[in-house]
Amino acid sequence: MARTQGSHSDITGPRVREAALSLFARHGYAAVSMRQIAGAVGVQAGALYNYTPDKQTLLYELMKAHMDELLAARAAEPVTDDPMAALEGFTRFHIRFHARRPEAVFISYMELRNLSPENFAVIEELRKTYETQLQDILHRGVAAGCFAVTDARIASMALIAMLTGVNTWFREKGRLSLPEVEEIYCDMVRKSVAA
Amino acid sequence: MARTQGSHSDITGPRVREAALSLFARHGYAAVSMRQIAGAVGVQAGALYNYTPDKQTLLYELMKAHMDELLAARAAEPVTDDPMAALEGFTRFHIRFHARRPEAVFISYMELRNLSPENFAVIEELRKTYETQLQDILHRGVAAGCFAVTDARIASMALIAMLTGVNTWFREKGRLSLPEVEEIYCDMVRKSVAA
DNA sequence: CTTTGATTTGAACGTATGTTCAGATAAATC
DNA sequence: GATTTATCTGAACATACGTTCAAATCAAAG
Repeated sequence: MARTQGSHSDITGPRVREAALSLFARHGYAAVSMRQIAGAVGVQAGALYNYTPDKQTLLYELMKAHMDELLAARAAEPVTDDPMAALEGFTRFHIRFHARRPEAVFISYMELRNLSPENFAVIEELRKTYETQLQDILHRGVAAGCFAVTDARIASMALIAMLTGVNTWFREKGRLSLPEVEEIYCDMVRKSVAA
Repeated sequence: MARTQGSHSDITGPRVREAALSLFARHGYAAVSMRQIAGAVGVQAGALYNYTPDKQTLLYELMKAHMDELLAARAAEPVTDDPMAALEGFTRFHIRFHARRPEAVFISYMELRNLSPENFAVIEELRKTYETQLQDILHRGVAAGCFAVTDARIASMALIAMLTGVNTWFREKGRLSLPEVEEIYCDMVRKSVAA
């Protein structure tokens, strides 16, 4: 058993994923060739197939990893009984998590149609799992009488669209800092569902 | 000068654009070939070049037409002095206009990165023109004291993201009718910026 | 230093791409 | 019915694609 320590595989593997993430985000899955990815890594196209069975799986695994991270990070957040505090927590978490991974976020909802049906089903279920968490908060708030939403499912979709939209304009060194952005959105989110 | 009346050009031209719109929306610009578009029209690939100089221009013209329609339809809407009424008008207009053209809407913000830089600049300016209209309404509401938003630009981006998000789930024959959807979103929009 | 085996190259595979264009087709005009 | 000309075909162009694989490379183990 040779080459187990400091093997190139440990280095090239992540670099392939990083390059694919960056290129897919910038140009789109269909517009990026395996040779471009290989070029970004500094390797020939054939070498990529030591790290992925095919291009489709490479895309899928980027999305899957992103969704897994999202759910894991969310699960690590503190829980609150108070619906309004929980809503604020969700809002801040969502903005913070997504603002820090613009490329993965971009890919994860721009390239859904380029997934094979089986792969799409997996990602879609993870997405639904996440969205249900916001929906549950809204339900609890309605039951407690502090939220006034006629349809928690629609309201959760509306809020998530609004929050994810931050990524279309937010830039690390822009006019507003992330905490400032969080504050603005928290305010709007809170008011939009308040009783 | 022959073939000016009932020419095939009058029929094939629109059909090319329809087929391209539908295919680009379903599979993405980069993933659709000129031969696929031609096949959907029932013509050979070469014939497409009677209707567009190239694939890129075909995409651009679909987007351009969509943005022109959007601005024209918006300009035809009644104007109101009252900021809250104007906000409600914008909300209803946006949802209604976009829900009726899911394919054009999808393309117009999924395929921006596939536009040439010059074409992108044109579309982007039209988009900004539209967004500024909502921003102006918010500014007026703040000045009048009926809106409480700390940053009208951010708030307008947040609202537009929320409203455009309707297209990700709304289906003509779904659980909710369009007027019901309008009502829910109007409610949230109003509350989110209210003083 | 030799062996081992993970890693990479570089060429090749069949297929698909956007675009061009000479020639065929057919509809409107005279 | 002859002429004109917009429209379309079908083949061709050069180039690019995802993927495969025998052979070369090279770092670690013995």
